[in-house]
Amino acid sequence: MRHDKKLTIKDIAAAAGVSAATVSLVLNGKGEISSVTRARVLEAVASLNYVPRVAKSGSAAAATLRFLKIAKHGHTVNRDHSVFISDYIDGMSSEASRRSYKLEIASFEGQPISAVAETIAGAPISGVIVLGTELTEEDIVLIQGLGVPTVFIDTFHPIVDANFVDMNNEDAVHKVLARFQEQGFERIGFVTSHVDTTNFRLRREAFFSNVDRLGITIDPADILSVESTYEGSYLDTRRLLSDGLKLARCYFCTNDIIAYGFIRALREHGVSIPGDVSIIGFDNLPQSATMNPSLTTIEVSKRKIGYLAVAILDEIINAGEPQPPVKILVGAELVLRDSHDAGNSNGTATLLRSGSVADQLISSSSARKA
Amino acid sequence: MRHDKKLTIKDIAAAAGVSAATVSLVLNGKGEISSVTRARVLEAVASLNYVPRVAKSGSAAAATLRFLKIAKHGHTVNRDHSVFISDYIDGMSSEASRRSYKLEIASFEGQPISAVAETIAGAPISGVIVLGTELTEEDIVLIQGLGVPTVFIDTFHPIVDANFVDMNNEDAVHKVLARFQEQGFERIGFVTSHVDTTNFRLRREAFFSNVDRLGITIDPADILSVESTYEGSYLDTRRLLSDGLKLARCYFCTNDIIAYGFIRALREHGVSIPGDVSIIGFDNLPQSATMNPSLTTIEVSKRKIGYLAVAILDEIINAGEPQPPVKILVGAELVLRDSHDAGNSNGTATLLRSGSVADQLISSSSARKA
DNA sequence: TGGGGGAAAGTTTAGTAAACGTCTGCGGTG
DNA sequence: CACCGCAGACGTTTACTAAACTTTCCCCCA
Repeated sequence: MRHDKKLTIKDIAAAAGVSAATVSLVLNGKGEISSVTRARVLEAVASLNYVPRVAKSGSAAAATLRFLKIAKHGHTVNRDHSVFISDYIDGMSSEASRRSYKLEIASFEGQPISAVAETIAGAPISGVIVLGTELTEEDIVLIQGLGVPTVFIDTFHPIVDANFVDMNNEDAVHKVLARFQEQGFERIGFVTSHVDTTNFRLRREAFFSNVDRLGITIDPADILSVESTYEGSYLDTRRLLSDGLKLARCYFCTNDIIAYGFIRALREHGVSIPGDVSIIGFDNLPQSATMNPSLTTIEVSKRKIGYLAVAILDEIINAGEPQPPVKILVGAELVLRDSHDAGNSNGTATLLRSGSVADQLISSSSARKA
Repeated sequence: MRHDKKLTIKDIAAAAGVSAATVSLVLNGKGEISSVTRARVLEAVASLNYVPRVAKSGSAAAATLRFLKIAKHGHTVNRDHSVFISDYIDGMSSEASRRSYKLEIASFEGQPISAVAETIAGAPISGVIVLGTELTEEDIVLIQGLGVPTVFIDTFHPIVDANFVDMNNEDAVHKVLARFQEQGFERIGFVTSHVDTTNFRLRREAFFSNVDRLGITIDPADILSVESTYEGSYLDTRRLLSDGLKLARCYFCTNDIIAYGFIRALREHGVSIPGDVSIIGFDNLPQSATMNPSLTTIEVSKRKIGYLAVAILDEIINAGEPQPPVKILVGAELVLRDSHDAGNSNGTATLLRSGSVADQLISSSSARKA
């Protein structure tokens, strides 16, 4: 069939054996069309080389959302954390397709934010979801200023006029410290990092605000700062130990990667985990379940974050008038494993330890329920 | 038509002149049915006294959400603020009906939370939205513990395992203080209240954290505490003035009601607003636009809060598995009016004042745009 | 009395008729 | 030749139904 023959949607409908309305619904991804019928229509379109009269702006049936995965320095947006990106994308993707959007992904590593911004302005997209882990407040203001509907995830600024979906660090750290406190640990430590990301800063602030809230006393010597990579955390901890660091009874580590390196150095130093030192991480990376000892850690639903980001972005896109900025905090859950026990700061009798294990199993059940 | 005559959906369909499938869609609130056809079907159902064979658990086509308006002490949940309740309800109602829910409202004044709780447990409702303005953290934990899908609005607790939708006090107060700072006011005051509501506390905390953030110095004598009613604020301010209070150049008032009383007392004391003292309130009550001088104030979209509460509640209700708690902060807007000018703390020449008025008109335009 | 099978009642899926909205082409006029 | 207006063609959307599917009830038999 020649291309100069003027084809209409009626010709496709006749060829596919359906109505014109059905062809329109298929081409626009609307209505409830069986996959058999849809395939038939698309085959007729392809074999007849049909070009619709109405020019489609993107030539795509569905509007497009773009996810910007930005690694400015790569300290936290890296392969160690790629499972996060995957979880975010899963949540975004399912909600995007539910709302008839296409989800594109664009990665940036080590590029200036201005370069990122250039790819957004004028692009045939309805909105963007930005991974803000390694972005500064200034970066966020710049991207927001482009006027494209935008939601930032994995970062949070209470007073920037932009939309955010992030984990609730305050709540998460509270669960950790409350847990240490319940277990009678009198000397609580914190392994942080000097890397400048908002979530690290929020987690540090959450540590101190929850220390106040729970009436915990912290020895400043128990606040350690290490490099945020596995190797850096390991080496920094080894150095601290060889400098004669006196260990606290338990440590909350800013994230799981840091916890892995920290644990490795402690164990090589002859420290028993969790017998001598209990450890709680943050992130629930897959390895945290399988390592030895398995790591007690904070789980945040990254899928939920991705899902909510798309939901909020859709509202912004479809709003008839300017919307007030919305900031969403998604709650966390403490996942109890072997790196953390119920021992207290003085040695325990075997019987008490045995009871503590039973308590731990019960607590594990209730923590998972929460 | 006798009730013992066995009626089926086919009889209703015949009476309404539609198919049985259409009757079913109407009764179950599904599909795309015109209001004319829906009315016809419902009329046939009513006039024929049709009772479906399948017993409906609630006997209602739509599931029900209940809004609990709780005034524990009435200091802020009162007639002065009934426009808020109305705005919340508008936002909830439109989203509830969009999602095929009925919205019920139940009011409680001066009753213990346990009495409120008793009305929820076992009630034929899918979920509740609770006005948490005057609730304590313990109240919230108690209600949340009932196991009914619940969202709290107009209050916020970062570490309570519950869902919240509230205004972003941090952002709002930042806008106020940034505005004072931009205008060169060197002596900034704050009118707060000793009434124990979470938003008042959050607003106080936000005041101090933004003072720090913006590098503002505050004289403790410029922090005033008054009663939270119009009359109480007026009388308390009069007392402070007769005690020889030295006024700051500008004051942020915790809410509009307090601002009204504060302004009245100042003016009776011969103080010119905004010439001698600029005032910014919080809430944008209707009267703030019409009073003399009209009040510069913070506007929060209560409709948006109501809307988001229903959206989140629907997700909780329909989730196949437990969801992490979600906390949402809705942004605010500074509405510039006559109670606040651009004057600085030293007297200004008429020419500069005239320029300041022009600046104010421009700023008003840009603030409204934000 | 209990269980199984079949029919009736009700629900859901997916397609279309018809109304609605947009675009293009043609004819008329200046 | 260019521009404007109108009518018809083309494509989209709304809302209803046919038919397939699911649930419930009733009757019959052991």
